[in-house]
Amino acid sequence: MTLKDIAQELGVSISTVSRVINQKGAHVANKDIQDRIWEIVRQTGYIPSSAARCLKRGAEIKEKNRVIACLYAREPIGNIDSPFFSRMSRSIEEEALHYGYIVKYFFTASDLDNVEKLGVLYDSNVEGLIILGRHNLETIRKMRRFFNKNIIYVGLNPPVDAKYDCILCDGYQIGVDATSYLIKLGHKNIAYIGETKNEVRFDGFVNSLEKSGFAANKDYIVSTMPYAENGYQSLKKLLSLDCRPTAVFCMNDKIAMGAIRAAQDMHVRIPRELSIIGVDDTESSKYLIPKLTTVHVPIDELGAMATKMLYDRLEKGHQINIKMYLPFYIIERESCAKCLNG
Amino acid sequence: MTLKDIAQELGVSISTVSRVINQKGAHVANKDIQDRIWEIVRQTGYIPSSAARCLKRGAEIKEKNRVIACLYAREPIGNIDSPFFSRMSRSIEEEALHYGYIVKYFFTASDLDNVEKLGVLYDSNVEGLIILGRHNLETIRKMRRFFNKNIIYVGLNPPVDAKYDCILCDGYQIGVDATSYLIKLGHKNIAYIGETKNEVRFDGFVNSLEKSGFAANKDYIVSTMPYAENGYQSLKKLLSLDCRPTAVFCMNDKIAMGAIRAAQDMHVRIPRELSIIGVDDTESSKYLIPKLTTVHVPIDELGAMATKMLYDRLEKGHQINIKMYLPFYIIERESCAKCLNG
DNA sequence: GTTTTTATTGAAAACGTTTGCATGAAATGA
DNA sequence: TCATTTCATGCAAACGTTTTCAATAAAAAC
Repeated sequence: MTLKDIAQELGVSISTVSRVINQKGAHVANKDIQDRIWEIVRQTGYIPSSAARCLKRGAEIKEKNRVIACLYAREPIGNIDSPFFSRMSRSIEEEALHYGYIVKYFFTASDLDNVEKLGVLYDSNVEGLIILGRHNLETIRKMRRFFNKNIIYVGLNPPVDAKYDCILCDGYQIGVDATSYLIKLGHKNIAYIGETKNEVRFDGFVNSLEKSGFAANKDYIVSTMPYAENGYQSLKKLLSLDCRPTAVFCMNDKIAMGAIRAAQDMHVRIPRELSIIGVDDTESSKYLIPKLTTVHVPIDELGAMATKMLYDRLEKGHQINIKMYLPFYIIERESCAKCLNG
Repeated sequence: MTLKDIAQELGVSISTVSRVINQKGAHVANKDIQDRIWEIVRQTGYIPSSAARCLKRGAEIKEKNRVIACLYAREPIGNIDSPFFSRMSRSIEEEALHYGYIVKYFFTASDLDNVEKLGVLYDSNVEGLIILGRHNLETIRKMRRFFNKNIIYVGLNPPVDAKYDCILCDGYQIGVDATSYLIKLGHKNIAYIGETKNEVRFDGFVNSLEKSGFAANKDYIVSTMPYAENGYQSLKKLLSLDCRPTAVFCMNDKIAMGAIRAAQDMHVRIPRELSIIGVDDTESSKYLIPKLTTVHVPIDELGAMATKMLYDRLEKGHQINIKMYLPFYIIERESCAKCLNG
């Protein structure tokens, strides 16, 4: 079904139909014809070809097509497997719908090396982009080059050196706060499980420790991937040390979940003998035994705010290099306690 | 940058450039010109406008554009929050990439009422569709009507009455097997937590029970949403009954996770006093305390097979109404045991 | 009754491709 | 040498829109 079909059916010109459908002003066609056109549109479920529209409108996109895209970095944190991913998508999509936008999704390696994908992304008819996770900057540059017409984008949990508008939780501060929380409980031998390279949570951990006069003990730092199994294995390793840590900062809840199970298997009681703190406040975390003390990061709000920010940019204009921090807080549940052998 | 630009730059015709770029056979242009064309393409990063391409190719899509889409039903099981979702996406995408396909994602209410979305989907340049979850059939029909050029699609975990090619795990049989597993352990008072309406796992549960001569006790059936919190509340309710069940079939692992925590809070020991079985074999399930006995459903394989099936259809032709069942199996871990007070 | 304004409509060009057809040149075969 | 085949290339139409321009008819103003 095309404009032409409708036009023929009614014996009017294509232009008339087009004008009616796009409703430019009131004086677009005689009321009777308008009605008949809409009737056909409704009956046949006619949808204008966006291919044709895009083509025609070309560079000067006057009329918005109201499509934005989400570009997820696949590795390793913005991982599609992560609970982050699903909740984020949901909140983004809901917020977008609220503004009348459609969301398209793309998943990419963080280096966006896949040219084919870039191509698809390029002419996918999107006006704006939410770039999720730690793409490296060269990626972003490459992407901009593709969009010679200025593409509007907003980062969400971007890499530290991001130069574009973004919205994030201060990962460094999360590291600091979680660690000093453990320190305040009297712990001195604090371990870390998680990624370390380019991971600001880890930086926060180290600095917080140093500021309190504790050297970060190398044996207590386990550099590993952010999954449950890694948490499990890592804690087992830590617990087999001669001098066990009394507390562990797990970089995310999945690791923490694995760690809790490892402690159980090695008959180490939590929190009596070992305190564990995670990050994310995953749905699961409050059903674990013991319930996990963790840092709540406002995933839903992050998604919603990023979408809102993108929306504002789309209406107003271009990047202005703002970094917006959303607050986080520690949720005390059952997995942390005062250090006994202090 | 367009074909025209390239053509002008080299003083050849647009057709020549187009032909070179699309490489129809060897005898397409003089070698020298070919080289110069490719040189410019590389230098300028030219990408053909898919808008124009789509428009031109229109109905007779001869050349494939190698794009498929995933249509997720949002409610309630194919929920975007579910671990299903993320793992499924990953396996689908990996398999698709393997065939050189790009995946686009769409999330929809299960009734696909959102016309705008249908519109986007319609001309999103896709060749094939993986329809995930329990869309109702009217939805599918509506969709087909939109795609007057026959759209190829494959269902994944479709509703029971699906009339199209699909791939699935036999939910009914899962219900039967899980239940008879519990029966074999000597349990008679078996409860069910989860969805009941149109839920074949539940049907399997009921029938298995009846076949063994136990009536399904109404008090033991808690109809609820498939989330951890619901599992938590539901089990609490069950445990406050005068005559407690000795085993619970949780419709998925999330519910089971909540249930485990509820048992813990009410000082009911698992599996000594209560056996719990879940379904899904989520990443979490083997880190719970106790480790969850659950039905492993091959999520990754489901995704991969659906993609492969779609791929085959795309190459070969149309729907032939096959239902392909993938095997599942029970993973015995720690949350189920013989019934003691039997 | 003429002129001006306004409302309604259609023709046609343009967006960037792809492709059938035509053409001319070069190469092959006799 | 001429007839044929093969190769290289361009022209032009088509895909479904949007939009400018011009044309007509009707209404309003004089």
